[in-house]
Amino acid sequence: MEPEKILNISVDCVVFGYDTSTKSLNVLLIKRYLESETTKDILVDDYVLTGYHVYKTETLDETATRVLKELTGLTGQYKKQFKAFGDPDRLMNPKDLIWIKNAEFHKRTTTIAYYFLLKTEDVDLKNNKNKAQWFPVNALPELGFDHKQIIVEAYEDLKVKCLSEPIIFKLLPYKFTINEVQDLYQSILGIEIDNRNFRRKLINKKYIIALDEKQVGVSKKPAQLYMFSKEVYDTVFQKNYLISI
Amino acid sequence: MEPEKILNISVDCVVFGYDTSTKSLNVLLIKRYLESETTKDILVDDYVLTGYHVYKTETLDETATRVLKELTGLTGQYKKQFKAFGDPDRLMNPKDLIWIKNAEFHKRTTTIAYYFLLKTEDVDLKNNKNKAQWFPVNALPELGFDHKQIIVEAYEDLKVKCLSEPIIFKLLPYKFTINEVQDLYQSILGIEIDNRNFRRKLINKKYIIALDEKQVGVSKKPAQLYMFSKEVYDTVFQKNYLISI
DNA sequence: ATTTATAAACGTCAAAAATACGTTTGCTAT
DNA sequence: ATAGCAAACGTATTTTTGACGTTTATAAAT
Repeated sequence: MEPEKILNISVDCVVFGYDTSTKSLNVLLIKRYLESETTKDILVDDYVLTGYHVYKTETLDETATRVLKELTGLTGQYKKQFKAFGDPDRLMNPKDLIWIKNAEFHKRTTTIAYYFLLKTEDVDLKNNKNKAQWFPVNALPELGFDHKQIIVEAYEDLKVKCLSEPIIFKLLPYKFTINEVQDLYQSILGIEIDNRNFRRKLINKKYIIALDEKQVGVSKKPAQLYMFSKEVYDTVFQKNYLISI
Repeated sequence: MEPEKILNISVDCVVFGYDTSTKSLNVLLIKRYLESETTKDILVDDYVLTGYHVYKTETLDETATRVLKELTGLTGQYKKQFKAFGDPDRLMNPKDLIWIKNAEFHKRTTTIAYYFLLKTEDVDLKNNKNKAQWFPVNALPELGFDHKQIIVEAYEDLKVKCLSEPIIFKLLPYKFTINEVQDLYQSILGIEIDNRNFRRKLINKKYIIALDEKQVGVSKKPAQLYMFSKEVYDTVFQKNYLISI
């Protein structure tokens, strides 16, 4: 049986997924579709974030973790609560009111918004009952509720965050190449970076450790592999040190 | 008559006040005191943040603005929503339970926390029915609920924020000296800064405008006065440019 | 076996910024 | 006058950045 819910508080999750093969940053969205039973008109046809009510016995963080797990099966991903959205009219658009009649919603719901950072390849969307789908963060479809705004603010926060903390390494394998890091920064920040300067700066960081190992199975000069040392990072840097790429 | 409240959602405000004369950053707190009617034992004797329930018809920002105005009379101050706190047991400490019996609280209340930035001299605490009082941010008294944690997180956020946006100038008069800016940074960040280097860096910013005016009424060499130009700042810098002092 | 294509990796130079100090200046009070 | 003092300026060195050119190692093609 489902635990008791707090009816007017929800958590919404902006799930950012980095696609290594296309080197693009994506957002995981859920299809919302409804047509009139009588006229067969399309009443609602758009996408929304994943989210759910907070249970009475869980923390907000736990709600976010649960919501992510239910959609993707994943746990232990990087997660950040970045803002609460609580305008009294935030669910009052015509389409949303139609939708609310068909779902279990409190009309004035305040949502605590989180974002997650993970790899698209870690999510299996095949057996997915929510019709969830990845969209490039710069090519989002029509969105319901105030979810467009939530995504925009999450993305802003993410850009700032990845310049001030090494969260980017959570999107890379344990052993990575310099160019993989650069691709990631470029995808998230939406900028071009000079490879030679980026390389020099990154290699000079004490927490970037060169391994005795190179890429295998590539048809070009195999790249040197590196690892990120959280230990070194934590000891070398006091809080609030800005990375700046 | 008071508007209808959302019983389980509140806004709490960390009011940071900069005291120009002592050059210290302070937090405005409200006295909480309760003694047993029978035994006269002191049941609760500590401080809490100012805060209140969200009304059904207002936005979260409006709640914060209202709460600040009721305590200080001030409007238009710098305000930032920085985090929501919603652990199910966040109001469940023994003292807090005693207090809740005596006040109008929902036991599982999620609070949206804001911080404000203003000058202590702008607040008149004389005719204050809340027994509000300033405390240096580094010498806080015993705090109720989870308000200690809320203040700590607000302060962390503030430190990062004032390095990435020129919010510090909201704490200075229209015309200020370089050393006043330095004092402010030192108070907020809790660090010492070399005056000669700081001076040079600040003067070189295009948005710091030297005025044709000097201090008057000082018994030393009067300092050059400057102003901050938001216009120049906005046009010169695209979003997310990090200031770094 | 040699060449070719290509990404990886290294190198250089000038400009800008940061760091760590020393010195001079202009004001008021004595 | 001059003493005291913060304001303001100066300087030398090191670090970091930005914008480039060049070389190297590998697999695949010839």
